[in-house]
Amino acid sequence: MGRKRTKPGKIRLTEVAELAGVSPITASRFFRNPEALSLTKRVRVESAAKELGYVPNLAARALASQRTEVIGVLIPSLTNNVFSDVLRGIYDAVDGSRYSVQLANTRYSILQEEKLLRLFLAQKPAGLIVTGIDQTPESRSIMESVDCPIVQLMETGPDPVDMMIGFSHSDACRAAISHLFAQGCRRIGFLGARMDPRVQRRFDGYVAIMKEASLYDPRLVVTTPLPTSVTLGGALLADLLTKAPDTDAVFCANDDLALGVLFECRRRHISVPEQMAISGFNDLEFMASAVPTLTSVRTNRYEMGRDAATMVIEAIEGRRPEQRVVDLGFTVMERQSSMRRT
Amino acid sequence: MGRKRTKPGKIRLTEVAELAGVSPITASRFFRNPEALSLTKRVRVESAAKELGYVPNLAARALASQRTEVIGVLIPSLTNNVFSDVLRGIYDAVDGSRYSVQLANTRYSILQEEKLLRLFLAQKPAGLIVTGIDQTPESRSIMESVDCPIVQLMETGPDPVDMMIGFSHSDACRAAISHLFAQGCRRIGFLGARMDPRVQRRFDGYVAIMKEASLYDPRLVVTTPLPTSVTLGGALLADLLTKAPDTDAVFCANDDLALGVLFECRRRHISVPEQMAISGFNDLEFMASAVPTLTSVRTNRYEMGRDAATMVIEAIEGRRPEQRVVDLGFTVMERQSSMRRT
DNA sequence: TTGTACGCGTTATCAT
DNA sequence: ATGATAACGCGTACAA
Repeated sequence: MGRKRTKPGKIRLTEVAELAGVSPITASRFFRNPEALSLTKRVRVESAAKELGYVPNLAARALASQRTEVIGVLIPSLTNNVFSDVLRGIYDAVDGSRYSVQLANTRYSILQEEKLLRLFLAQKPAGLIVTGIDQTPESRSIMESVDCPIVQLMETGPDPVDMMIGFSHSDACRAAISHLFAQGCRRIGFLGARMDPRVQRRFDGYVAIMKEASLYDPRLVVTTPLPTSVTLGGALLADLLTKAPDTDAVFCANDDLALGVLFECRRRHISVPEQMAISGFNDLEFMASAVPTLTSVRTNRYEMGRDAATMVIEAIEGRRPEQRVVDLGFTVMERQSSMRRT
Repeated sequence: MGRKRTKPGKIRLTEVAELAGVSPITASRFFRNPEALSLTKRVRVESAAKELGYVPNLAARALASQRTEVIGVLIPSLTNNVFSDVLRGIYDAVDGSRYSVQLANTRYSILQEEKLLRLFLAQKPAGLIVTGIDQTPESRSIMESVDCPIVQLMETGPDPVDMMIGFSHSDACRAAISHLFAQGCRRIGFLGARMDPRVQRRFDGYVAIMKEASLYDPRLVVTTPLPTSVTLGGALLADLLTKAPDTDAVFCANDDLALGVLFECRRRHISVPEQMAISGFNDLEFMASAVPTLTSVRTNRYEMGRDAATMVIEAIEGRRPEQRVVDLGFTVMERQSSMRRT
């Protein structure tokens, strides 16, 4: 036999409907589409709900409707400042809406990403935001076979699964190197940590432009799979100077490294920018405040997150953005650390 | 009339049970408590599930069981490095378990926190992690009347709602000031941003110890409700030096400010630590890498998050920790920026 | 605009 | 150890 589970204190849609003197489905409609009710009933349901302190049961809603109001977000890291800005953008856009965020951390593993993707999709999210464009083939086909809006975040590229928002990391790096060229730098080192796909593409940009200028030299490159840190920046510079003592500038694939390089230069009494020009990447807040101020490439992280979430929400609600691929660009912030001629 | 909704491709518990030749409830038990099945059935259900690629429907599970496997986390900020470390700890602890995290951002507002709390609890989370001990009275009574485990995070204090993990911000600040005293500093400034409850308690510690030493002077205090940043650190130091030009040390309520102070000192050709000793708070990674290296108070942020999540999970599963209140302590990391006598 | 009838996929209860 | 039955709270489909 079954059971009796109904606790007396429970406030369900039924209770609200009863107090309002309408049928449960009318009360249900009130919460999803108030416009569909006559003014009288709308008011009655509203006050009944408030009086009883009704809160909808999301599980029941999800089960009955076969969908949720959850936007799944897959990011590679929680620690990286870059992603905290992106996340802030996402939450800012989502918080004002009816949707909520379900966050998962892939830890820079596309296999983990694939696993999480399956998990997410099994719960029928309303939308999905994933990082980057380097999913596994399986992930791709999963994503393609799914009917919710998906935004790929952080970079632009060919073949969007659905929508895409970001910028060209390769071009952004090239722009920074161009700036260093313009300052008279020739022996420009590349320092990279973690070497995730986006850092890799910055590196590709570096290699391309250096080769075009016939200035490429593998000794100028120092990279590591280790996660980035300020301390690591110093260590990488030390390596670089061992391999190529005549280096006259460094492009750091992110700002932590750049700050570490600045400190290491101080330690070694290398003057910045005279003996060593420095450019970072991302333009974290401290870059403009350092002494000397540090050149970097500003990326629109907050906007990326915010707009990604907005695009997903719009698409969920049937208003697909006219542009499937949005390039938010970048700006080379030229500061003292790279200004040799003024 | 009703409807026919059952899509042919759907893999539900029923399909798994059918293939395994057992009843749905037996299959259900397999996923929740495999031990309860006979070996034969266990194997049959397992392979059936794998063969069909079964993924449980969490909405149905939540609806039927009247509970979820979600741990709600309320934090004041996504941007602050402090919280990204805490979050990393939480996710690390939760990811290996059956539970998942539902994150919400209170934006340093206890009213927002109260609102989110209501929202969360309506969905019957398995556990809850909240930041700090300064909830509204309403929040407190909501939390007290709830039957899931709750951990208050980031600081210790009297009257835990349930469990608590953190450290004494007041003592931590006092320890830093003591260290500065020991270095011969007397005119020690306090720089604070945001002034959330934890920064406020650091300030309380500062005031107390300065008064005990008869060294307290309101001109030495510069605070602002603005969010912290490196740039702000420089600005606050400028203010401080206007009010109290004879300042010989600054305690910065967080490390961003300390870095900004360091840069501002360089700009003004104030030598650190000779003319100005500096201490930060939190011991972010860059502190040990700066030139000079920057003194700070190390706090165990990752561990706080990880242990909070672990405590919640243990409590959910009936193994309540013997200690309801865990003090993770702190360490004053004495570095060059404050070492006047060596 | 409102209501009727039923099903969403799972687990609790009770019985064997 | 296993199963039959009902219930969880809501939304869809259709009818009026």
